[in-house]
Amino acid sequence: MSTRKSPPGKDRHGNSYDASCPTRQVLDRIGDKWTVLVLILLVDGPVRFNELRRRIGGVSQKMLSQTLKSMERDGLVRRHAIATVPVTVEYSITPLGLTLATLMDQVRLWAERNLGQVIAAQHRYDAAAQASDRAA
Amino acid sequence: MSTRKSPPGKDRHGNSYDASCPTRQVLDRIGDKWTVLVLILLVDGPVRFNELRRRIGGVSQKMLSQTLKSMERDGLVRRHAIATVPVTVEYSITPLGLTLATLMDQVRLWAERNLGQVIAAQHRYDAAAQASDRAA
DNA sequence: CGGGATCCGCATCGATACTG
DNA sequence: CAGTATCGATGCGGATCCCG
Repeated sequence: MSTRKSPPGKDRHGNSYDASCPTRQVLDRIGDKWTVLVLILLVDGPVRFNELRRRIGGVSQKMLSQTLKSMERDGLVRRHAIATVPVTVEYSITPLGLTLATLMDQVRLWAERNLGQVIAAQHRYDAAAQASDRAA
Repeated sequence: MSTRKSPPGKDRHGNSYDASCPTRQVLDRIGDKWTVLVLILLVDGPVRFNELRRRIGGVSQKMLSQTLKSMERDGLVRRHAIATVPVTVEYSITPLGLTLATLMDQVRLWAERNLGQVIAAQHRYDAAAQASDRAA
């Protein structure tokens, strides 16, 4: 997006971001704790519910269920219920979800490359804060 | 995100996800309700606190303050306090923050292009849900 | 003007139990 | 196996007051 004066295409974020702005609506969804992780996992192919649970550590079945339901509602994933003896349910990514997953994968790459800088900045910040505390 | 202290020793149910996963750590930050919006606004140049508040509708001063503080801690923005008669404080984006802002701006573009599809999917989903309710 | 401190409602999330 | 239902704890985020 370059610097302040040369926006790419239709850059109109000089105005206020009211709640109705699309950015915020999408941000509220991917801001969710699990949505992005599910999205990235499903890129490689359909995954069953409990396998999803295993691959994403630390998610409760309730949260995963909720997450998948809203993702399905938003058209990001598709649900396939197979009537086997113990019910089998597979989740797969939709074309729309795939475009978003591609974006979020870049965020993942950014994270891997720059997390070190973030951590370093934190250490510097905390050290400076402690110094002020001693001064006071 | 906030100033999450992250109690890492607390792993009651055994298999918690790996906190060392960079994706998750960054996601927790941008998952924050305001961070991304502030980031994108600051791309155009330094902005003062209250102007930031006006440009971003619906943010309380507490949340904006908290957000800016963690962003500063993470090295995404820089704070400039100018000792004028009523204190003036400007926030500007850092090079690191700019790289992340570039990414998030693409998310913003995705939102503007695809929000319609998401809304449409929701309508379809809700309509189908109502149909099942009538069947039952 | 910028922002820290405090109180508190309300949404979120985890754990548990139950259904199909 | 794949959920739903309910309860309870946690803590985000808003409102208000106050200080530099």
